[in-house]
Amino acid sequence: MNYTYEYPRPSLTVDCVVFGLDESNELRVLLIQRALDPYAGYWALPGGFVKIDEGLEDAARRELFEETGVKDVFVEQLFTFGNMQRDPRGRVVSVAYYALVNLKDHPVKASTDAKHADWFKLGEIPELAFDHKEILAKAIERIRSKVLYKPIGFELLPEKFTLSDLQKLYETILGQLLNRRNFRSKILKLDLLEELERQTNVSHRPAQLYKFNKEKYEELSSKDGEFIFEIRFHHRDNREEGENEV
Amino acid sequence: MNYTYEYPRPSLTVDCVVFGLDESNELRVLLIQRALDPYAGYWALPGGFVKIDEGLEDAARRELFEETGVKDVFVEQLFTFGNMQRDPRGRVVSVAYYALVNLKDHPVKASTDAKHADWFKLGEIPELAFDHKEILAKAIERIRSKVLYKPIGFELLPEKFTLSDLQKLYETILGQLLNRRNFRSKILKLDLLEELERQTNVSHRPAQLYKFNKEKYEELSSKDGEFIFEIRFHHRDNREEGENEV
DNA sequence: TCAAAAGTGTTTAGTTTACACCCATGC
DNA sequence: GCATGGGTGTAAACTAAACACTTTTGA
Repeated sequence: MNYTYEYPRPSLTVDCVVFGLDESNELRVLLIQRALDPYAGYWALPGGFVKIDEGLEDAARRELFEETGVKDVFVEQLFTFGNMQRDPRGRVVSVAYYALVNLKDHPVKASTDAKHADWFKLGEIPELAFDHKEILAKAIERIRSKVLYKPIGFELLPEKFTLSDLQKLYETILGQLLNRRNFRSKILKLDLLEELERQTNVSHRPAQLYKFNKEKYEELSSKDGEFIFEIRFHHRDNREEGENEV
Repeated sequence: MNYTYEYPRPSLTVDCVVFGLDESNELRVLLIQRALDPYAGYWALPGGFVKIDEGLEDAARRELFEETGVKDVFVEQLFTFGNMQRDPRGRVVSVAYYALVNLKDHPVKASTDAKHADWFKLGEIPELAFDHKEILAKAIERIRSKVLYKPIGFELLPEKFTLSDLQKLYETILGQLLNRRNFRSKILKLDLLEELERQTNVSHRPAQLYKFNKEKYEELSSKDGEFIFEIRFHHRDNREEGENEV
């Protein structure tokens, strides 16, 4: 069946930039290898055409699930890309989303029109299809700035985490080392972490496990317009401690 | 001429939320009164269909100019709205932009398919067509948060302005009164304002006029990744001064 | 000389930074 | 008993907040 319109219309797609944290606390992006032309064989962001009767975010979630098996994750709209030359098939406008997931909970399984799906370290991104490099760059920029004033980082961690996990996450996203004591006091002062049990079976002093109290955060930020989740570190402190003790 | 596609495609539009400052330093939004159905007679954000061979921001600027005569202004993408029911004509996805202008430089003149165009105070917005109320709300939220860490406020002022103008602008956008002395020192400490001449022909002590040094800001923020334009006021100070002496 | 807005400096409170050593566990 | 990462307190430096009176001009 065909569809006819009086004026030409661009195609509308969605693309997802999915970030995950790997075992060694490095940030990775979920890419799929395209099976079909254009750019067959190239790696690309998961995404695809928006159906006429589905919402934009719904389309992003659907494509993400179909192509990578990832579902039920934090997703937010990033930006809409509409350069004339971004797709060789013609005028294609793409609404990009970014997602944050705990990588361990989302083993990838490719399906549908994606040949493979895999998690890539940020430093090892292959050449990407379309303008996906640009979309990825925008997504990185976005999470870098957003993590400073919204508690989105917790989406990348498992439910239970240690303060060291959290600190490493911030160090990864911000690309700078942070002072441990100051990080801990800053985070704990927000009073948004719930203390759980301690770690077990680690060959060092077991760390306290915490859980982010999302309900409390939402209550505070909606009720009290003043409340700001602000994690900002003005001066960095690279050299770790334990140095010259005379 | 007709255009036929294998799959149905949504229409793609752009909408612009244009903010301006009026003589009494109140924030206003530029609306047009629709001449055509749907929502004929209703007030709406300026906007319209994206042409197949024009960029999204280009489309936003074109529609803005055609419908209101406003051009050459600061424009940034806001969000893309794609609810299924947002337009009675069918599936219409709209990429929204917001613009900041100095109202005095942009006397409105309606044309094309807009019956009228006018500047409305934020407190006196009429019922709007489509989901434009939602778009407007998102734009207000965006400028409120963005003004705290990007120097977008200057886009609303004339080239030359006084510190009082700037303070009133911040008070308007943030919806809170600020302490004059603290505001002045905070702003001047950034060292991004150029001192010009003084006011003339005012019936009080003439104020110093300033100009925002955009080049310097851009140089600092690109070269020195650390530099942050941050204007944040933690406690407000409502009662103005000059009170009980003795 | 009055009204109206501009301009200015200092003290206090709060926040952020910098910094070094002991603790608990598994192997 | 040693290697590994976890955990802690305080003083100094800085930044933000609070606050009242004098200045300049036109009318």
